Amino acid sequence: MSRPKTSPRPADSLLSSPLSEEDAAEAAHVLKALADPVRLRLISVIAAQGEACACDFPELLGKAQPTVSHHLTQLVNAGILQREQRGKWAWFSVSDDRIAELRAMLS
Amino acid sequence: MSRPKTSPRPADSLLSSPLSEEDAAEAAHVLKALADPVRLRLISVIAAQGEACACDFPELLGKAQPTVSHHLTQLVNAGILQREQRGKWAWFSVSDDRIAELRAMLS
DNA sequence: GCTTCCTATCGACCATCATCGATACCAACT
DNA sequence: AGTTGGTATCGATGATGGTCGATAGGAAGC
Repeated sequence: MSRPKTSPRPADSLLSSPLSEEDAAEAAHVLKALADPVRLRLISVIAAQGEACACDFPELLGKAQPTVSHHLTQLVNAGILQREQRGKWAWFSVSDDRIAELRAMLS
Repeated sequence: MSRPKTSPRPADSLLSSPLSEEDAAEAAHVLKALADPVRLRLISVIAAQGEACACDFPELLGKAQPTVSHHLTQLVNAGILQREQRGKWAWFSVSDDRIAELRAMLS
């Protein structure tokens, strides 16, 4: 019930040709997931460490656990983070593919 | 009264080291401007043509003129679009520098 | 079994935001 | 000056979203 909800391709190019409404909505969905200070900090921490446990984030970010969980879910749904369960801990890593797609969108 | 409100550097890297709250807030501000389907379509049209007149957008996007003006203002404030007045028409172009900064943030 | 600990979901509150009609502003033209 | 036409601002409304306390789910250990 919590798989990525966007298709694998957010829109190959923003700058070369006019976007359809559908492609624009899809790209906006991924970018919206990125466009939040808490989520950006989550991504930067996870990327810097390679992977990270959700248990550390509430203290690290100064946010309540349900808030952190909410942000992580949005990032996973946008395909930006990958989630892996280890025992009772949830570990997250950054999807290099999704990041590359976003970079390609700006080329 | 409507100059870019963000500093010239949205944050050089998302993925190499943890972002400070300030850098995250700043980057989120620019990304928020990008994370809307109407604004993405505006950017794609302007980029494809090199520059474009605001007068064409309401019909092109099916949005009312105040709505279009609102979106254009946000994009200019985020430094993504540049505005040039020609007689009574407003022409817009994409800031290649800002786009390059965003791409660099994802590297 | 029960307890402990981590995470997700629920529900509510408050803030932000997209949208658009009405209106003001401003430049060009007569 | 008056008019026309493009754009920005104002004000209101409805929708979306961030936040967190309370609660539920689930895995490990006793």
